[in-house]
Amino acid sequence: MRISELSRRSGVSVTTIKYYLREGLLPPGRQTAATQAEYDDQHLRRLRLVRALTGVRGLSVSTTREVLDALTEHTGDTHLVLGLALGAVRLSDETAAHPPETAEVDALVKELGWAVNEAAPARATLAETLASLRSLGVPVDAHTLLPYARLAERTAVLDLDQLTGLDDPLETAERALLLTVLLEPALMALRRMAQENESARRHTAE
Amino acid sequence: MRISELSRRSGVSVTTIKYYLREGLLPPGRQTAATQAEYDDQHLRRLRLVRALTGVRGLSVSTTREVLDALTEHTGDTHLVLGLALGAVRLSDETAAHPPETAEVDALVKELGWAVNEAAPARATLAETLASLRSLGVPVDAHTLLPYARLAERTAVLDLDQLTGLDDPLETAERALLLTVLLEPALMALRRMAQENESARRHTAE
DNA sequence: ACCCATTGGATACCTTCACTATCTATGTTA
DNA sequence: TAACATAGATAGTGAAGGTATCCAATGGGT
Repeated sequence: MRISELSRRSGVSVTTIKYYLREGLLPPGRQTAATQAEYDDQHLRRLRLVRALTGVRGLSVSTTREVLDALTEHTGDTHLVLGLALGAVRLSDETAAHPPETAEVDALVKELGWAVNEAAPARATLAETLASLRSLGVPVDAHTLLPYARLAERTAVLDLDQLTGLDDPLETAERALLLTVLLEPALMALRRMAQENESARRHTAE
Repeated sequence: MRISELSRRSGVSVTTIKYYLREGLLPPGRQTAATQAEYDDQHLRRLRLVRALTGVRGLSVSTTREVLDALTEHTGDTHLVLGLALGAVRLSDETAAHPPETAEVDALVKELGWAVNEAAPARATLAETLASLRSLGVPVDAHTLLPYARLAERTAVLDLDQLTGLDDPLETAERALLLTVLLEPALMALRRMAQENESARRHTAE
């Protein structure tokens, strides 16, 4: 298909598709002539993925590019793809001037018995968030976090269960990314509704 | 204290504080003369809150203002504050042109037996995210989500437990906001590490 | 074989956001 | 009283994410 059909089928304007091509979010089409290129379903799929990551999760164009590059370069090693991709998807917006003190987080991970890369960005995210909360007077420590971590373990089991039974490694890697990144707003929405419910329950039970 | 001291104690530049004052993120100081105003600890506290919300969670200035306005206007009714404040903190960046179909989500909430406002924005967020995932070929439905929702329930219990034993209603409302909003990156970080651990576990167990 | 809308590629422009800098009149402090 | 700080107003900045316009080269319909 040509660019206008790609635009029509994805709902993304031609100029924006050109912009994504310039930015390397989409691989160039197969050139058939000096002013003609052919796009296929892979492009359409990727374009939809780009819109999901930038639109639903609000990822920046450069972050999206990094994530997609990791996805296509290391397809097959789902474990590795997730590690690379998720490192790029910052959980917090904080641009850490000095690397945060992760000793406490490291101790928590050890106590949990988790096998997690020493350099995993999630460690830093967790440490930063804790520091922020404390500076605002909220008392949170490893002890507070432990039950949350146990629930996270069970969430992760559910997540990984969704990945079984897929043959195509590209599809597996892509689904892993989608489940990790796009499911986040959904889980937070569930949490907020559960909070509202629990708050109402306690309020009326008095 | 005067503005320069507020700046020094918060680490935020004087010009930025002036900007926040203009934007209504900080209430004006007590004017002592035509070109002099006095700020207090409330200002400092609020300024730190602003930096946490915009920095750690990446909230926009206008969203932050809405959240803080809800906080100060309805202090005392923690339940209400959370409903108002969290409505403003969008979980997804999607600017929904047409309101999404929430029938399925509504059915899930009913099945869970949750008491959740009919107009809660979390319903729309959940519906949008589901629609997004499906359009990308990920099979998610109410059945998939139910176990996640049960874990969210237990997370909410932990959350609400953190709010007990606080006397000052302002402090309670503020902490509720912080726990809901600022803890999100922390919980997602825990989930990612748990995923990595679970992935490693399954990989080596084969 | 011809014509004109479509295309690829390049470049310039636009809008929003979150600051940042500058200016002026007024206050404070040593 | 001289040097510095402050409030308030206005204008400017830089990044991000597109959007608009040009141009030469097609290529499907006639």
